[in-house]
Amino acid sequence: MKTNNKYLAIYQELSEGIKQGLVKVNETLPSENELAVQYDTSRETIRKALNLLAQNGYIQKVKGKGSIVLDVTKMSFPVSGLVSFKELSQNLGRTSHTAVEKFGLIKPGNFIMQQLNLGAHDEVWEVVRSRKIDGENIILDKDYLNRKHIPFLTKEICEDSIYRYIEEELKLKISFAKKEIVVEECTEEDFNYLDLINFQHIVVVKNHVYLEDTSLFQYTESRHRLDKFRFVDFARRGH
Amino acid sequence: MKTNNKYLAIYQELSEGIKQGLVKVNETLPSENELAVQYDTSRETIRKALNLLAQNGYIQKVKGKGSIVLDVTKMSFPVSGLVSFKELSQNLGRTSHTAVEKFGLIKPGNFIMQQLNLGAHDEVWEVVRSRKIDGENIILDKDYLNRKHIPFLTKEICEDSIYRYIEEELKLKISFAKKEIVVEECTEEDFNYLDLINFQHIVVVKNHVYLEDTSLFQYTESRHRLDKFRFVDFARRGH
DNA sequence: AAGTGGTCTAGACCACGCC
DNA sequence: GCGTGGTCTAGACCACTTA
Repeated sequence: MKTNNKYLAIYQELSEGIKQGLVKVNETLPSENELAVQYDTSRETIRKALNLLAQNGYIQKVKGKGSIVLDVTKMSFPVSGLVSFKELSQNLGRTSHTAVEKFGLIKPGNFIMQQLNLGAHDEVWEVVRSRKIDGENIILDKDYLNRKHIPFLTKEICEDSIYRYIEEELKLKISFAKKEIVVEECTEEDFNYLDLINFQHIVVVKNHVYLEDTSLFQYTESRHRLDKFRFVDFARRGH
Repeated sequence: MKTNNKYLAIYQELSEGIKQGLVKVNETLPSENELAVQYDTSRETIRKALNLLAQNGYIQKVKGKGSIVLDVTKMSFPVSGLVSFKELSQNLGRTSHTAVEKFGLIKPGNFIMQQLNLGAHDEVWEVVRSRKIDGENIILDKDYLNRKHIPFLTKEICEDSIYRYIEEELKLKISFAKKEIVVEECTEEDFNYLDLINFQHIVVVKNHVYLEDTSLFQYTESRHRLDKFRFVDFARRGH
């Protein structure tokens, strides 16, 4: 990670300190003026860093008092934000394994054409992967990627991490996603590839993923066994 | 809404314009310098407003190009962020009704004591409400509020909106929440108060809600019938 | 009264897209 | 080269908490 950004560097240093418990929960950080001196920068730059901390649940800023450190230990991050399975499983440190169940270039059906705003002659990569955690197949990821943006793809890449390939090799910038979580009835496919025990329903996380230039390049369904699904989030009220 | 804030006023004006389609999707907003002149303010203030728009999925900023307007029409907001049922149902314009099934001051059991970090002599308000939408009881909200922060409460307030009472009458500022979404097996209580048809599982949204001074004052479980649950979110990648 | 965070300003330089 | 957004600065005034 190369950053020429002072405020990002400060954010990372402070957030690391909080995660590692160097600052005690419910105590305040040094004041903005003190931090500006410590980091040899202006107050506005410090404030950018602190605002990032506040957005991500590390601190609560209180006028007249200071920036109070929040308890961040409870916040494991299973599905929140926009991270790939590989990043997730690394964070959690679980034994996990990915199997590519389907891989190929297809003419999309109506549903996928609609999800990706495709024309009649567009092609998409279809990738279906099952995720095994602690010995059980629990997650089925179905990815559809517009060939316009991803001209080349291999099974090997899918076994590793598609996002890593897209960002590091293709140098495309993944920017944002619209996420939807719903519960659906299990399909044949779910039964085939997952260890479903007796569950009749499955949690589906649907993602429309966009690049930096706002073009839609991927539609994903991440299908999770009911009992293993967990989503955590930090939410601020208002604006 | 009284705001002495220029940047908030600008944010609201621009977001209204986008929601109402006054600016076309995929076109750019006026440049930051132009907006600074239009609103008779500095560029940094404009940038604060635009950053809010970007965070909330209204625009995508692209260096060298401008601020591209995103398609915001698909984003209905069922459970996202931190909003009360009353605010939600008003937004969605559905016919809905709230019934208070349980109401009282209790000595909390172990589970609630843990969730709210309570001592042996603390008391909490327990409120259980069912939510009827389009003729079916679909959501069961179980609220536990620390009496330290909410000394007085009535059944009538719960039939209207607890949050409205807390914010407008008590003038407390609800600041942030840690949210968790999981699926659990239905309980007796779920069967009693909800129209569950044949479902054996239920989606549970657990919230720990904090005030501005970082004190935890409420634990809530919002229990949704599987087929009626939907959560949408807008997520940006990285930092 | 002193210290805190919240807002706002007017300017500067940079990296990037486009013509 | 010009216009765009991204970062940074040094200063100002305000609202709020605490002593």
